[in-house]
Amino acid sequence: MVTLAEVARRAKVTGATVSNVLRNPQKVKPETVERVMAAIRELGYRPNLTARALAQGRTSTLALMLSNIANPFYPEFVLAAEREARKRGYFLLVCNTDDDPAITRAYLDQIAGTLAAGVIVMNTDLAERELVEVAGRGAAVVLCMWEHVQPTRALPCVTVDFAAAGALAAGHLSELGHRKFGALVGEGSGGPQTVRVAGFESGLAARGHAAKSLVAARTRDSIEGGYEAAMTLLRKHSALTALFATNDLMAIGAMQAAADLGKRVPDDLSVIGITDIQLSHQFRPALTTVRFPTAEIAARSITLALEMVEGTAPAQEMYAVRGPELVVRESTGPAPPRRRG
Amino acid sequence: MVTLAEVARRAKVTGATVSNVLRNPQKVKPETVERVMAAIRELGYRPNLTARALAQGRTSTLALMLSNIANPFYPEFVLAAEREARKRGYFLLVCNTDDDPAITRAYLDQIAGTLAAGVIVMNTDLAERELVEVAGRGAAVVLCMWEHVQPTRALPCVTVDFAAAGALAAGHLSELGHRKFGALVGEGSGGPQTVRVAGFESGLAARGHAAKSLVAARTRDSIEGGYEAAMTLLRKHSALTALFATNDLMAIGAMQAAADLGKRVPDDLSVIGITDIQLSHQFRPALTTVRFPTAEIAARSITLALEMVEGTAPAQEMYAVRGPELVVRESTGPAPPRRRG
DNA sequence: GTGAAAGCGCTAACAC
DNA sequence: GTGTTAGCGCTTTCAC
Repeated sequence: MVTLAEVARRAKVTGATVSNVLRNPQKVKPETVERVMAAIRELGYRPNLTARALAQGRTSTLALMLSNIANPFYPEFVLAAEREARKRGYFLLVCNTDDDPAITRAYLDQIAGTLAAGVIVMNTDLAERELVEVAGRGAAVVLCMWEHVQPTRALPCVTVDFAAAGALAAGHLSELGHRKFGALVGEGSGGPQTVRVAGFESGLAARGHAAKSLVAARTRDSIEGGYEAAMTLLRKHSALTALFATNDLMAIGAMQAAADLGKRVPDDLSVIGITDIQLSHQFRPALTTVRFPTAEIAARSITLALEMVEGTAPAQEMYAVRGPELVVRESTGPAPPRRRG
Repeated sequence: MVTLAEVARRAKVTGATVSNVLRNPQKVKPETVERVMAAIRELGYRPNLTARALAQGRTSTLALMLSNIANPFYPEFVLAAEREARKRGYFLLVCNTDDDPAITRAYLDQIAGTLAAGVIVMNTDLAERELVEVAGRGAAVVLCMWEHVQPTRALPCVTVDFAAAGALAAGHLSELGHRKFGALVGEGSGGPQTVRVAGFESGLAARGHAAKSLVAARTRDSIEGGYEAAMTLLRKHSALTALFATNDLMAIGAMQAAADLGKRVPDDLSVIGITDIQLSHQFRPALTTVRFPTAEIAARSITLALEMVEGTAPAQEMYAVRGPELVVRESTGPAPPRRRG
């Protein structure tokens, strides 16, 4: 491995100068820069980032803690996060926690403040208190997409307006003339997605729907979970004409359940989700959903972490990005004519 | 930040002993171990992995270079890779290259041998020669899933039998009585997936099908690509009763094309893919496909890289994992009765 | 069984 | 402008 010292020797300067050529070239005489660059080229020198990190007291690595990257939301997030990090000269460590606090803790213990200058923590089952402690160890900690976020929290948080997303879905369904609604409430990492449902309920209320026009079911936040919950709901409540899922995966499962029950989407049943993962427009019928600005959230989380790492930490505690927006596709339509009952 | 020196001071030993307690406890007197552990606990000491890496001359980080993590194959791969790495005390850097050689090169230049002890390179457009050079800089380089792999190559490679996968698909379709086949050949990272098609062709030939019973079309390896290519093929060749896609994404696109053309799958048209990504069993009709042992490939890549990093590099140059296997689901069925023509 | 000392490759004052 | 000098926090011989 070629070291800075060897470059220095060859260019007949000291290490300090080589270092300067690389980091503050304007401080070095042009001809020296030239000579050093030549030596670097000839020797094929590459700075050792580990050594640099140790000397600077700061690494160029960020960690992203998420529950399970196989959940289709995360790859889209990671893609955007990694691009933003790379753009700023940082690298991204991806850490799956499997929603296991022990794994989360082990990761945090090992890398926060040593291998990783900053950590972005997506929904997790860890107590916030523990994360505050991690932050105390010298790592920039930013929370991301925590649904049950308190404005008083000690850690900065990048988030979206989950309630508004639910309300948007309610508005859309209501406008289409639906009267009986089913809600599929996901239990994901970070607990049940109740804020979205609350938003949906208040959206319904705002449009004059009675509370009993809504029936809800809790389920796992997955295609399978959505399928099962929709099956149960649809069988039990034949008057339902619209299903709201707190996440796209469940909505997709719900559409499959509808198909298996011989209900056509959207003719007999409208289905709407939240997030707008890629899958949503790839499925048939294409899913109507409330889009989260995923890439923007990811990029914002990275920049926020870096601002903290690099000491230009902004004052605010919570960062909402562009709000959610309705994306109408094929899975929602006018409420079917009422059957006489 | 609590350092090893502070722990040493508190435990009234030297740094060397603290280090030994952490790494070779058997070399230290039990009561000393006890005392040191107590100090560590009281101080909340965590070893600085950056410093350790510099001192040891080896990091505990591996890098995974892939074209784009939003492609559904990769998250499944990354999940398994990260778990294996974590199990062995390593961390995983995820690097998107976007199939851009410049990005790939930049990543490699920066991290190979410094931040990352090893690099797993999935299909890439980089010349192998460049990778060999990277390996020369002291990083363990392992190739993974390269379809056009030569047995003489200089770098170890973890791969599957792509040709066998194609042949398996051919056998299945042939047994179902199909006579006219269409092939959707993907152009992904790493070039066109021609080995799979070659395998498909020879599988067909082995069962006595004439070469002209197959029509092929090149397309992007994506749902959209598969959709378009299938549209073209199905419109042009009305006698086709079976479609083979070199990847599941295209197969899914093909099923959508079939639906839009009013063809029922599998009654009018059978569709088979390769890989068995999660989506394949989630889609309706569920896709028949040839499964790659994705998690196993990922784990093997990691262990191979670590064997090299840790100096126990095995002799072989190429590592095939368990072979591909046929997974029959809903998208394939008996060839429809021949229309008179 | 424990300590002293050198050094991993780099950065950052500060001196010249 | 460039060099000198101390480290960064840890590991690792090698004495004792």
